[in-house]
Amino acid sequence: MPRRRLVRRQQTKPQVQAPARAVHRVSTNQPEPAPGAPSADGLLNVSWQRDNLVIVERLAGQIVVRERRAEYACFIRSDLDPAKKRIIRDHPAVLGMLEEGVWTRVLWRSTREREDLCQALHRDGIMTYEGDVNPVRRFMTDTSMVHATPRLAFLDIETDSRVAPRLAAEGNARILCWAVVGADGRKRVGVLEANTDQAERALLQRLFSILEDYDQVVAWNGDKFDFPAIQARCGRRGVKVNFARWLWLDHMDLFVRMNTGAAESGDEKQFLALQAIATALLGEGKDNFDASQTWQAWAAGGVERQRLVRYCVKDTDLLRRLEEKTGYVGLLQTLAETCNVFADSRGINPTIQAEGFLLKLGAERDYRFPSSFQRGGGTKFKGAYVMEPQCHGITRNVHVGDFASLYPSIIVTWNMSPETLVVGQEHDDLTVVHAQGAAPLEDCYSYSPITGRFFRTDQEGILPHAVKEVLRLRKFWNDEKAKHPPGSPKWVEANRKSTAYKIAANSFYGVIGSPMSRFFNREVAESVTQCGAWLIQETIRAGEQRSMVAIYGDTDSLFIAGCTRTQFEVFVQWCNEDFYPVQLAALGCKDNRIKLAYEKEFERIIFTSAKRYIGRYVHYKGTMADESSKPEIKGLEFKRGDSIRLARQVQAEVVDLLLGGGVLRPTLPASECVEDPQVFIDAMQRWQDHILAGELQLEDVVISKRLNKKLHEYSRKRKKDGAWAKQLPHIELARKLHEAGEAGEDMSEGAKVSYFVFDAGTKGDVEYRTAADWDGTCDRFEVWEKLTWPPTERLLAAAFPTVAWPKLFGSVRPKAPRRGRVAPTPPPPPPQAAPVRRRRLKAHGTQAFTT
DNA sequence: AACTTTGGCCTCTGCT
DNA sequence: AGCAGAGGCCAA
Repeated sequence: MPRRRLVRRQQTKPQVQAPARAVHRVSTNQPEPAPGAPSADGLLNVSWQRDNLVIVERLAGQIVVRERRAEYACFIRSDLDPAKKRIIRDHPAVLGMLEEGVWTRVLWRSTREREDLCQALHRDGIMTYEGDVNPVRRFMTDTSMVHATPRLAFLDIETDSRVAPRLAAEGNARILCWAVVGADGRKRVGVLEANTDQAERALLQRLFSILEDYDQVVAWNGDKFDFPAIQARCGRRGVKVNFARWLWLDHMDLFVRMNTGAAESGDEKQFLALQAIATALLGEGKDNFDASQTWQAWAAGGVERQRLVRYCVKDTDLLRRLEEKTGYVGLLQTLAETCNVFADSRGINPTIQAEGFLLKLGAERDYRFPSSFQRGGGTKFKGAYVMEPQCHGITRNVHVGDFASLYPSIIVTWNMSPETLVVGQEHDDLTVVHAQGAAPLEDCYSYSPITGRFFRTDQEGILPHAVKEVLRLRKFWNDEKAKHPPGSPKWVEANRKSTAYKIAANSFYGVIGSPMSRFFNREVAESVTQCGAWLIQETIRAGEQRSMVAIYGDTDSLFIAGCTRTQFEVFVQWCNEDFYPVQLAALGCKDNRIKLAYEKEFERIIFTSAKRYIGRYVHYKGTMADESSKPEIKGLEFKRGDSIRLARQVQAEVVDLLLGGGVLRPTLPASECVEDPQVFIDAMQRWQDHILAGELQLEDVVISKRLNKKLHEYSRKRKKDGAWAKQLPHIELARKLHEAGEAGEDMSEGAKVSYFVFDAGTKGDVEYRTAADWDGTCDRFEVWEKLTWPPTERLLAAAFPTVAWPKLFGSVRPKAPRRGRVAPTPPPPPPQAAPVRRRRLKAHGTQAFTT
């Protein structure tokens, strides 16, 4: 710890309270409290209110809230010209300066002055560091207090349904009841006794007296509804509550962030309503309570009111069960401790996490980051390499290699970091030297081939250091995990830590590439991605010299056909032991972490395009697939939340037939895979008949798309005739709904719009309707021709390229100009309709089913 | 109250 | 019919 000296400006400057600072050690193998044990003492939350920090701790089991002055600090180099230092010290906005070794901490009177004057100093050529850091972050970076494990509660409220949700979130609706469920399943409820302000006041007071037993409050969509509503009602009822006492966490945000990539099919992604998620993950049926009738239920009293409360409790308990199933809140807690942030909604954000982690690590190493005031607006940079699939039809025995943690490995291998990046004249000189022959570079520079950038290798960069630290911890917890029985509490905890560190490691590249982050550096980010592209391309080239055929690759993966399992194993080993070490050493890399792994083999694989394929495993990391193995499905409509359910179902059936089951039915032996197009033709005819004449539910045909912007931010063009051009259907519908008045649903940013195609009878004038306007009818021709058949056709065409699929099923709409909409009751089918309509494959298809 | 990245496929819309 | 732009969602 460097010695500090408080330099005060004459006698007039008040002495500055020096915050407790200590060297932080990233916790590794400290003994963990047994799961379920009482939470240890420590820090629970810190927030910034006016010029104070509100610090919430648990001490000897008691919650203690204290305040201290917020510190608006920046750093300058201690060896700065003393005259300039004196000018800073004497500035009226400066409260004091602290000498801390090579750095001098400057304490400003306000953030405003700190920002203005740091920028003024930059203009004068005096660099300042961390001058934009939020005082909470400053405190968290400088303190060594350990985090307490927050006691977790799930919360749900019901408000007066006569007020639109959007307005209720602003506090315009009375709260009728609340439910709090602890992580242990303990349930508590509060019900409004009478429709009076006094009763509501009592209801709120009781809520917060219950919440005293907890530190972290989790609610579904809490940030947009429950939390602001409660806060606003407390304000109106004069209930004084310090909200900074708790960590407020939006379960939905957390779920979306963590579950992306984990979802198996589009069913889990179509709606974010708790009921839909619970149905998909917990197999929970729909509650029959109508949430738009909360007021009526409450007002009716008696049994009806009890039903309302039961509904509220049940929803809240769903959150607890969701957490039991996913462990996402627990994972966030681990991640938060790792990154030195708090497990609230803000702490979900990777930028926040990376900032917490890197600032702390920097402080430990006596490294300070340059102040960064204006962010955003960075120019785009080149990303990953994606190969066009080089195969058609069904391809067999494809081996997949992938680079383990590619971007973190690159960062370490090349020692890539903003401060190791060579810039200016040195860069230009090195470029010239390199053009003449790279030998002199090997001593203290690494070279990034495609971007032509150099990185110093004589001192470890802060970014590689952070990555190494995280990967070391990940390995520690992976090893720890292996010591315990799978699924046991210790195994779960170790697994969670390992996952948290993996997430942290992968987020470093993201924050380097984000213009919104203080660590943004375009050249570094691009060098990371381009070294990845270089590695994969060099590997393909080397493989092809060994008679392997690269059929596909994306970012960090390589799909190889035309060789045996053993040949591929040998190739991977050669890459790791000979090829990469030699190549990377030639580029000046000192610490080679690049490793290709033989991940899996597909018994068969079918590509429809880049990023879209289905495959049946032979093995995964050496473990043979069995009847419980599901096929791999990437990118298809089956995986998308914005496809219609029918499209997902038809695709699922086709996948099952092609790959021998695994989606809708159990996996069968590979010999059960269907390779006769006629089977698919029959199946398609069945689906087509069903869609054109069978019974269709809203759930079969509804499309759900998110509004990613505020309604007025969507571009709206004029047609040549001056009239407004149509926007995309979901935007158009959302705007109409919004303009219709506040009775409508919430159409704010992030909302999902559910709609279906009602009538596409007249060309160019398709009528879409919102799900609420479903009357049992839709345009069945459109449902088949536009929404169901094309996704399936792409898959069939990929598997059987020689069959004329579009001709067989592409067009069903009658030529005559009539209304396309079909009545909900199907016309009686002609007797023996199926054989008559059955299509037969013509002779040209017979020899074409195999590749 | 704050924004991880790029690459890629696909749909809808209006225009030539 | 093909193009271009906006937009959404997914792969990595």
